[in-house]
This record gives sequence, C-alpha cells and structure tokens, in this order.
Amino acid sequence: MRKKDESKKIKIESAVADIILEEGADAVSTVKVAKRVGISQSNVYLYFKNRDAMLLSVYSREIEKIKDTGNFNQLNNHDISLTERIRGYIKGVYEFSLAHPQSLSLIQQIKYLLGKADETPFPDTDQPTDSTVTALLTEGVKAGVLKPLPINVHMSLVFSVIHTHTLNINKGRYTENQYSFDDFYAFIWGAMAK
Amino acid sequence: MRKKDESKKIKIESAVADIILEEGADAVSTVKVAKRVGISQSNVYLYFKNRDAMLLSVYSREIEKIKDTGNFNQLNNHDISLTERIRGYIKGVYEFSLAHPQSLSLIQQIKYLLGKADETPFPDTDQPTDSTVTALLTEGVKAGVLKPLPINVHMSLVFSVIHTHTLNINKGRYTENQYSFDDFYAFIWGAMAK
DNA sequence: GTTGACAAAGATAGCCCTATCTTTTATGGT
DNA sequence: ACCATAAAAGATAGGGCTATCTTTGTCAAC
Repeated sequence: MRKKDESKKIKIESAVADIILEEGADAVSTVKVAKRVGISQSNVYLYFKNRDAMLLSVYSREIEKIKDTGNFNQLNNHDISLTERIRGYIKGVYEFSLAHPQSLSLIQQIKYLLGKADETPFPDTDQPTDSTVTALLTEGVKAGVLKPLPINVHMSLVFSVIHTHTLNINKGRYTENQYSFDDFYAFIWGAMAK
Repeated sequence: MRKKDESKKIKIESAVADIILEEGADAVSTVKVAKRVGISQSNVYLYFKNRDAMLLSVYSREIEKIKDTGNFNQLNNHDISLTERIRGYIKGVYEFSLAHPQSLSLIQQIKYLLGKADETPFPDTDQPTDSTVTALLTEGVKAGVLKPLPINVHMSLVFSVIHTHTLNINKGRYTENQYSFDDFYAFIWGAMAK
C-alpha cells in the first residue's frame, strides 16, 4: 500500500493560484497546472475530481484565511457599540487585505468564473461571515447610523477602496506606510455614515 | 463589384456584446459569434482581423457612447468651480451608467481581458476623457478639496458605487426611481471631500 | 449574357483542452 | 524478497478554438 502525497495537493493549489494571478482564472487548465507542479496531467485527477474542483479548493483555502484572521469574531457582539463593530469590520477587511495581498483578487476571480459574479467578493456569500456582515450593515441602516442605501453598495465601497489600495501597494505605486488605516477609514466612513 | 455589408459588422459587435454579458469576455469566439449572426465562421474574418479586434471594436464602441454623452465637456472649464466640476463628473458617470446599463460591464470585462486590468475602467485610459478626469481629481486633491488619497482610489469609489447600483437595477432588485442621484452623490462626496 | 471581382461558405491544419482508460512504477506490509 | 495495491505516467477519444486557404456564389459593369 502506497500513501498519497498530501503535500502535492497544496502544490497544485499554489500553482492554480499563481496562474490565476498571472493569467486570470479562465486560463487555469490541468495541463498548465501539471506542468508547473512537475507531474503528469492525469495525476491531477487523483487529487481533484475535475478542473472546477481545483478552483473551488483554492477559493475555500482563501476563505479559510479570512476566517482564521479572527477579526470578524466581534461583529455580532452586542456589548460593543454598532459604530465600533462597523469600524471593526472595515479594519478587518483592511488588515486582511494587507496581510494577504492576493487573496481578494483570487476570491474575486474564482467567484466570477464560477458564475456567482454579482455579489461583492468579500466576505463570502456561502459562508457564515457574509451573512454576519450583511446583518451588521442592515442593523446600521435601520438604526440610522448608516445612509439608507443598498447593503451591497456599502459593501462594494469597502471592498473596492481597500482592494484598489492594496493593488497599488502590490504594484509598487507606493509603500504601505504612506497611508494609515485611519486615512481610509475616514474616507469610507464619510460615505457610509448618515 | 460587390459591396460589403457594413451592417453585418454591427451585428457581429452586438453578438460579441451579448456573449460577453451572458458568458464573460473569455467565452467570446468566432465560432459562437458566427452562429449567433447566422454566418460562417470564416466570414467573421472579413470584418475583423482577428478575435481581439472584435473585442477591441466593441470596446471602442462603448467608449464612443461615453464621449457622445457630452457630460464631460465641462470638466476643465475653469469658469465653473472645482467642486461643481467634480460633481459634474460624478453626475456624468451616474447618468451614463443608467442610460447604458451594460456599458460599464462591457468596458470592464474587455479591458480586463486585454490585460490592462489594473486601471479603473471608467473613463478609458487611452482616451482623452481619462486624463481629463485624472487631472480634475488631482487638482481637487492639491486644492485641498478632496482627501489626499490616491487618485485611482477616488475613481474606483465612484465607479464601483455607481456600477453596483446600476447592476442592482438591472437585476431587478429595485427600480431606478427608488434612489435619487443626490443620495449617491451624498454618499460618494462624503468619502471624497476633505 | 459574359466576366471580373469580391463576398460568403467550406474545408482543413494545428493548437489546447478535459476526462477517462490503460500501463508502469514504487512502496509498505508480510 | 515478494507482492498486492495504489500512485504516477502514458495514451487517447472527443471537443472547441483560431486562422488560413480553397471553392462557390452573386452582383455590377460592360
């Protein structure tokens, strides 16, 4: 009896992630992945049922990173003020995005490819995190803390502003410490707050 | 001498646009396009040099729509106050987006596919409009009217908020008159203004 | 009506791709 | 050391795609 090399699964996922970031999600193929990892194309199918399963696996991997960040635990802790919790959400996205520069890009691209394109890619629709955030922002609107605009407008604002900033750093347009979280928080909060 | 049917070029462009909106830009192929238009696949090459030329043509078509809107003429008219011009820019994007619901999606997708992925898709990088907007916002930052954050952060805010709103309407989540321009302007301006 | 020119369709070479089926190779258990 | 078993590689069927080259069809001028 021979043991399956579980580290290979991770290598495959890394290759998939690299291809997505370099060429886009639609460019991911078992052929290319196998070539990068240095295995045969058919071998990929021992670790993943099919091409979509590979993509989904990378997607889950990134979602896990978000959950592991732990910044979102306090989101429905009602001992903390609503405003503070919203600030916590924004800070959570901000710090996560800096800590995992490509994560949001990966999630965005995979989600789009798998057809769930219309939702803001952060946090995930299928995961508990997302409904928590939606609930938080809905509460904010109802309480008159946030402007009465659609929740996904609020969410896409947070996402796009922070993601653009992170991409800028990633592309070397400026360094991380050139701007502080408070700069972006003031920007975002200025829009959201009633 | 026989005349080439120029209306066919337009039909092809429409087919390309439809495919992009239904299946994404990478799903566009000469085979699919020909099938939709009802012509042979090779016939497509009489009207377009290659696949990318088709996409680029649709891209230009959408950019033209923006320019024809005419809302951006006053952007560097210094008889108008800086604040008013910025408001004019936002209003221009807003009205254009409502008048041409799929335009921003098309531009975004094609631009991404052709590798210029990092810029905000509105207005275009290669066209005079874009540099005008950049200049306007840069002026706003320098004059202390806008928060001192990267220009593309300001731009991506405007784009993503309005685009999300337009998509919502398009998907039937709510109707156009449920929110006014002023609602969104207040939202956007709250972020941008210093 | 004949013919030249060009549009349109057809056919094809040459890619890349997925998913499965078959063969080879390596290893853990005895 | 052997061998069963599962991993790894190989081979292949079948499909979609691009771009070009060839053939057919049609119109306009003469």
